[in-house]
Amino acid sequence: MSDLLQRLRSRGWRLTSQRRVVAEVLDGDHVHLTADEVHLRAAARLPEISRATVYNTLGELVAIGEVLEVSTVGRAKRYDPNARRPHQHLMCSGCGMIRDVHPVGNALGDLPESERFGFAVGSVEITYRGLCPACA
Amino acid sequence: MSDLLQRLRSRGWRLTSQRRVVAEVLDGDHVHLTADEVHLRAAARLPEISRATVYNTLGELVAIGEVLEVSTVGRAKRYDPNARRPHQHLMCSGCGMIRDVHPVGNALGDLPESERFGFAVGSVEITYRGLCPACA
DNA sequence: TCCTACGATGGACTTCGTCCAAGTCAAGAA
DNA sequence: TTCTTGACTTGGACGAAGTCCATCGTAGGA
Repeated sequence: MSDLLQRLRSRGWRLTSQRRVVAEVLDGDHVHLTADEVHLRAAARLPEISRATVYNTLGELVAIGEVLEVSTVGRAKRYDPNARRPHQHLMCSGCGMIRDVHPVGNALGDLPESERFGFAVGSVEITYRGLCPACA
Repeated sequence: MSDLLQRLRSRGWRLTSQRRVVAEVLDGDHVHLTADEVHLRAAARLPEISRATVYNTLGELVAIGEVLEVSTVGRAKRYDPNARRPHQHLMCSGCGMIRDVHPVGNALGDLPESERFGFAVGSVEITYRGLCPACA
């Protein structure tokens, strides 16, 4: 994660304690926290940190591609720090838990030219849904 | 769409003017309206219809599988009446326009057992992203 | 050490959606 | 046809998630 801090610094980011804490909170695999959870965990280490700062920092991290936003139907956005290695998601329809997964095959190639409607298709996002062992 | 009304009646639904209007608004292909847009269009035909009723009706239609909720990163949910024929989505990163698409291949089968983490995987949702001709 | 522009703060505000008590009405019964 | 009843609708309050903004604080260069 100090890699991340280095990359941020080289982009001209000021390394404030708030940004450092947000980056630390997002460290790890299979991490898919909501903004509120990020705020909660960040506040445990830095009690004065504000919600606005967490939203700002997450938004900036998403903008520069260090973090992905995961869209979840009807729930708060989740933030996925594993942006540097391509992967897809498996989501529990019961509790909302998310795991990173790596399907085989080439989903982009599975979309025929005739189905592209003139779009310049650049990426594909796949979400598998089902019940996790705990919810089943 | 009168098919839909018949199916709803056979499920014991009362066919109120409000429900009829919501069903009419959702008629067609490549329709992906937000709840607010549904309300706007419904109100054009039935000015007294309330937001709560639109939300209720959409929720019920989703619950019985006649309409799909489409997750869009960050924006309001969209409702897709084309629930009876399986399809995926192609979304413009510029303007947010959505088209229904039909990829070849078997995305569900592309997820190896070792990547399922004990989940009972039931469905897969694929969103292709790119720029539409107008935005490119 | 000092300066200053970039970043943080917190509270108001917006958007999207849900809930509820009270009123209305579709459709079956007589 | 009229009656009855409980399912449906309404509008407004409420809540969660997210944005905006004026002001204050401070990282890091001079």
